[in-house]
Amino acid sequence: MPELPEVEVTRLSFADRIQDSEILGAELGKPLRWPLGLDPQALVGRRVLSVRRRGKYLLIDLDRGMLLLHLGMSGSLGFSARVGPPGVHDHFDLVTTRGVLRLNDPRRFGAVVHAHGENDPVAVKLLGALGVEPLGETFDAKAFHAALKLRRTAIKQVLLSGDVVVGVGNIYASEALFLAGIRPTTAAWRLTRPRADRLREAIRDVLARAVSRGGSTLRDFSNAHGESGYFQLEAMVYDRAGEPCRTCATPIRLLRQGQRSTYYCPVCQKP
DNA sequence: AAAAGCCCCTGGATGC
DNA sequence: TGCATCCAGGGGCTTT
Repeated sequence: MPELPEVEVTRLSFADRIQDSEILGAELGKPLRWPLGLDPQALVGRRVLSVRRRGKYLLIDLDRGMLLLHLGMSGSLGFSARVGPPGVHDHFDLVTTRGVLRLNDPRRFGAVVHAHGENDPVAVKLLGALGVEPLGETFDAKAFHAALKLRRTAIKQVLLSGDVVVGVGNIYASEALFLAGIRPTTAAWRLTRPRADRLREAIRDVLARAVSRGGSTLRDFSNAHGESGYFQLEAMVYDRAGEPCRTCATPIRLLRQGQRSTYYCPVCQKP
């Protein structure tokens, strides 16, 4: 599911509610991507200070240490005052004085990891090489263009890699490239400064708009209250192969890049 | 160092 | 109805 907008929508939907709670316990279900790295009992008594986001990771700051959560491809979080017994795909419960945070993740590509802090080797390994936050002040146009100059591969691949800019996944990479009028196969280093600037604006625009629509719900995404997102209804190209471009009516094309589907308009997007 | 492939896992859609 | 195949919002790890 989740790219930056879905992770951010999830964060916004429970951060206030879990803040200042005290952890009463944690329950682990089937193994996720990595072990928790801690006896769940050791979380008892910890206080939740805040919930932040870095790329597609959620960071739950505790009064001692932190939890790093990733939703993988199919993860979603729910937060409610009381919960029933875990379902087959519920693999993590964080029980607090203010409610239970529950991770549902059928494919189990997601993760919940404990770190002592941001300098903990575990945290450094997961967060250390990440690119800039696209919605932050540090997403600088000149630096973005300079970073693209160093990459010989297709711009779509660079966006997905997350080491130049974070949070752009398969849906929003296609969407941003459409908005910027750039063919996904264009080599990153060939982009002129004006085109890079336009791409930067498109990334910020599409991600911010997707957050405001509650993210994209293609099959199973929902926020921590169980509410779906609606951005998919206004997608210009993603999942629209063969359908008419909303700008010029040319059929949208589908191609494979690095075993992922890419959608684009051959007329509106220039090489 | 960058780039390309390979996996991890389950479920839904499609085709025979 | 049954079974095989392909595809899916990610990304770390290994190999070139």
